[in-house]
Amino acid sequence: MDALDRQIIAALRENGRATYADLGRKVGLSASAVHERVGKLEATGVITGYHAVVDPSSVGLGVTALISIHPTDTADDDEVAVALGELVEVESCYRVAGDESFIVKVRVATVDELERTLGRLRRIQGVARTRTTVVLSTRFEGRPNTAGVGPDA
Amino acid sequence: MDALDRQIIAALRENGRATYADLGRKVGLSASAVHERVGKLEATGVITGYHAVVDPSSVGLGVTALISIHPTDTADDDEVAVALGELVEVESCYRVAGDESFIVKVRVATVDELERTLGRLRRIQGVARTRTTVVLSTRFEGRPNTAGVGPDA
DNA sequence: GTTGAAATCATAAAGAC
DNA sequence: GTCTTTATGATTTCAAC
Repeated sequence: MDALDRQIIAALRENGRATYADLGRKVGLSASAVHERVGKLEATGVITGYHAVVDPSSVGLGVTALISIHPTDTADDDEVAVALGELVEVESCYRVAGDESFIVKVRVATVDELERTLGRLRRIQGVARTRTTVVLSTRFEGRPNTAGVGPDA
Repeated sequence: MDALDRQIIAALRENGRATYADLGRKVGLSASAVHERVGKLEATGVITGYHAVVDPSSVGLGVTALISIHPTDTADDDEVAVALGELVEVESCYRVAGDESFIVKVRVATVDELERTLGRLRRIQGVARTRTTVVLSTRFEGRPNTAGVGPDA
């Protein structure tokens, strides 16, 4: 992982569909060289995937909420995590330090559906209590943090 | 936006580097047709971008935290949001309902840097108090929610 | 929507630094 | 080892239909 790799990574975080030729022009390498570098970054798990980002409301998911999940005394965190993973509306799942055991981000169509999702969450074995914070607006999300991937890092 | 568009969107959320030819084979259209559809989805703001997902630790960002930001009585939320956006370590920023005004996700290299980030956050005009929850592990993150984009939606 | 054609790109093999 | 060049097939992209 050298400065060139970091430049390539930064470019692919900006535009995940950039062609190898594009990337090569940007960093001053041939497309082949970039291709090989990206392949290695993928193989070593540095780049884990490429995803299109979709406007949630456009696909009928206008309600976002952040939910703290408090465990029961006897909760098995791994089991809870698996159960959380089975709910498609749970988009992200973080195991955290503190009172709660997990914080999850859910996206649903309506507050009605949010209510149903909360019901499903509470029915999971090991979940004692949830605390829901409704997102009013997303200022930005998943923004590339260039602190670690800049060309001069 | 028809079922074909939704299938294409779902496929691009799975693999943002899928070729138009691939997508065409998957949904039963020519590459040209897919190309045109995707162009329209981009132009209308349904698809907002494509991003490589990078393993945070691999780029020296091993510490993730979720931070609640409590406003002062006279806080201007828009100004606070702008100030939050200026910190590169703030990866996501949600305006929320409830006691706090924002919840942000930050990624930094070390807990030392987290401490410095908290200092920067507290120094923002309009920020009264922060509450930090450290992420121990990310079970999954930004997972495609197929509820709204499935072929049979 | 499709097909067809030209430009561009991906990809692997070859050899040069 | 990494890069460039080279070469071929696939893909993109824009016509015209």
